Amino acid sequence: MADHMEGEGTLLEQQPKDASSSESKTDVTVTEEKKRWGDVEFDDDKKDDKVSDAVDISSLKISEEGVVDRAEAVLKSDGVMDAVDSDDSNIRAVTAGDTPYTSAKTFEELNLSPELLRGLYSEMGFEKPSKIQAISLPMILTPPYQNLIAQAHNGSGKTTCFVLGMLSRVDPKIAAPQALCVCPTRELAMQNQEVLVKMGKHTGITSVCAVPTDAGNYVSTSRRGPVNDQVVIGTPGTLKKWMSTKVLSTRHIKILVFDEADHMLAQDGFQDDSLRIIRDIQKNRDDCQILLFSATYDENVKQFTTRVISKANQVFVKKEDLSLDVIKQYLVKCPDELAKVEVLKDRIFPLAEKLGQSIIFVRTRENASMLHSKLEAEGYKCTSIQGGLKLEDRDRVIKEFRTGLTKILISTDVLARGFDQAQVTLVVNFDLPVKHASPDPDYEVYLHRIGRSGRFGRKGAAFNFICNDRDERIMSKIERYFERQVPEVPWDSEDAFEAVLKDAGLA
DNA sequence: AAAAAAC
Repeated sequence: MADHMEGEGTLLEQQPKDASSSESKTDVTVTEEKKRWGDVEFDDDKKDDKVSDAVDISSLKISEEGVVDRAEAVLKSDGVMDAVDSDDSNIRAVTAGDTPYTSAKTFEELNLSPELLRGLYSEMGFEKPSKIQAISLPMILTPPYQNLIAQAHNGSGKTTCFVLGMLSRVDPKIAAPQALCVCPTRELAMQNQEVLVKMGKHTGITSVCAVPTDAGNYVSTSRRGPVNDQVVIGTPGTLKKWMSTKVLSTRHIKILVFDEADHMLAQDGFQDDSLRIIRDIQKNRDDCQILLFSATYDENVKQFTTRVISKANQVFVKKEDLSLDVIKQYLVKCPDELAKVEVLKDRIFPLAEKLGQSIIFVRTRENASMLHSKLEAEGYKCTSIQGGLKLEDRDRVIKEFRTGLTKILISTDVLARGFDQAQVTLVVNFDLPVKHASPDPDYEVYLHRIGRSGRFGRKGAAFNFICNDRDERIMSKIERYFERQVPEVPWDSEDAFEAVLKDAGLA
């Protein structure tokens, strides 16, 4: 096993066992060295554009044996690790400093407190670290507490990484916020806090969720005393508000986490808010450890984050390896926009009933509520969620879905990222994800959406509805980008849908 | 012509 991550340009030897484990993805062209992972462009015209990056991991190559070849000058002072094990595909780590890290086979190796270990085993039911946890936890927990930019597959346990990081770096005896986690949506912030509460049950560490509250539960910032919980998890607006009104002191913050970090640092995401939070904290202490976690980092964001987050250890996954093959993807050509509803009713719903839970993604708030009322009017039981709903309605819809009361949830991209519900087996892209004001697909959102199924190794299926040339172009771009062929299911064949279910291992 | 977010 490639267990060591050593400094000073030491490269790790892959044992034969590791090399052979790439069999789980034989359809992936790992051996095509000409394709540099992480490139946004499919072709390699741009190959020479960014060769001079300080920590350009992409200049590493994987040879046929799965061995990491020595990169030219780039990694002279960096440690490299290429981890491949039964988990699945390659995760690639590059360290920024001289600190050697050893990947953690067990949670015991991490010097966690007994209380925290107890939380991991008895509350969370974990046995051993997943791959991303094995690699990133030593990086997070070993002094001098370097920054980290981490990428790992959807549903692979990223939340555990940063929650564990926060819990073990925080001192429960100090009644002041020491860890801060910034999330893109209210739902995700609340979900993350629930994980933290559960995992930290025996630690005595307390936390608070900094998210908007509905009028009924509203506490004005002027009346709210300063936060004295050790961990704060929230969304940018509320966090900024709390910080500016001194409700949240940043003086003791020593670990700052961005969940869905690519979105939090993207220009058309929360870049401004995030940078302000970073600067605000660094004003007080420049040794605050910053952790970035996401399943996706497009090339722009990757460039930006590596520039903005200094001296960061990096853990990345090739984009071709990112598409989870446990989630079977299909496309359904619908004759027209109206037929999409029929396909949903006649083909998807009968399956969905037997299969657990489903999420139907649409592009706009309006589409969400229109589709919802249309289906409801015809007697189908489903709910919908989007950012325009009242907070209490959002909470109720989520709760009903969490408890399994509702099986089918229509959603905008408010739930595209991070939402973790093990019972979700089916995702439908009723509208394909497209970038704003552009004919291009949003590859990242696509991956995040379908990743709502197949959580932690479970099986899942995703149906993409296509009803015009534009959709076809978008879909084929997605196929090329992730190097996956997405087979068609004929919309008018009930048998075909049944067969597909079997194929996906869900029948 | 977007979603999200205490705008």
